[in-house]
Amino acid sequence: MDLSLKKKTAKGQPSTNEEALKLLDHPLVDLIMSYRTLTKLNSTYLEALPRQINRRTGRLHTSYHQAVTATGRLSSSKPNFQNIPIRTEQGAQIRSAFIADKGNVILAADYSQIELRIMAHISGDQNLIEAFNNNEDVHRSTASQVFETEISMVTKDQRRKAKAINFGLIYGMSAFGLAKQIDVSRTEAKQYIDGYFANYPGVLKFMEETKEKAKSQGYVETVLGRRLYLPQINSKNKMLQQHALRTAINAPMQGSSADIIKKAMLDIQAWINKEDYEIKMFMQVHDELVFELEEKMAEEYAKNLKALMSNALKLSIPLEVDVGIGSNWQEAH
DNA sequence: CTCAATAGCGCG
DNA sequence: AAAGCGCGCTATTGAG
Repeated sequence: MDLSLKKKTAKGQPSTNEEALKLLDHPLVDLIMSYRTLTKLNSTYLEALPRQINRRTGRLHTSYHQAVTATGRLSSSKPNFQNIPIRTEQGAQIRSAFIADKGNVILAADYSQIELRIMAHISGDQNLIEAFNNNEDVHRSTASQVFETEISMVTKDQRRKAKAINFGLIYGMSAFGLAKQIDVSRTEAKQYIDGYFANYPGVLKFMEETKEKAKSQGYVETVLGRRLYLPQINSKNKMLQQHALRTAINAPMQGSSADIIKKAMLDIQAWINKEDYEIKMFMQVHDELVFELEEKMAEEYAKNLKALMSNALKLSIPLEVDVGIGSNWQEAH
């Protein structure tokens, strides 16, 4: 058995992160991974959160920060409400501990695929715009194009790969990164990316123009004009420059998404104030807003909230919003 | 004891 | 040589 760690950390130490462990063939690997998952959930949430309950209100209260992130997102701390678990079974149980008062419910409303929709809007790519105008499953739609398959014939694996391509594009990922992500050869990954750009030429144009613009003017901007300056964009250090180029691709999408949800929050609070409604907007998780309100008003308010979020900003494609209602945050999803 | 750096991992 | 964006929290280690 080869137990040598095959990856290095940024500082050159042998890495033991999940990716490095998965390269090993040893029965302890699964045990270590599940140990880490469980201890992470226990120390960061189960032990830490109850200690931070406010004596007066009996509730947890986070702090949101408006001037921390590079892209214009909010950040959240003490405790961070933007990284409450959800992806694993045990994580979802932790989320279900966020409950509404008696007679109230939790309403969670999140934008669907907002960053890809923004990419469609900014790039003007006809193919991508059409997919969103028809409210298609965008990963399935991408798979159908890249793999030249009828929509109805797209397999689970093709959709999984297309989803990785779509996310990768938002982050400025290379063929190397995509290959690692979906476990195919670099050549194959390159073919997928080429196939993508052949079908979505507007997206390719957007990527190229964004990088050129970032180099010539030294910043990129969101749909509402928020700028991110990229001082490393013309650095002779290629590593720094490459990072700046990926940031240049990502920031308009992540930042525009932040613009939109902030506008929605202002519109929603104005609506609540004007109507004097008993409804509290108490969490924001980047593309999601969470409310507590009287159970009997939930269905009615859901329609208004959905409309206010969808119409926060007019883009060339519709903004879809999914709303869920439940007695706790987990159920509201 | 505090502080800072590092590694790892929770979320969008 | 690296290779995927943006955050905040916990545990560990080493220094003072």
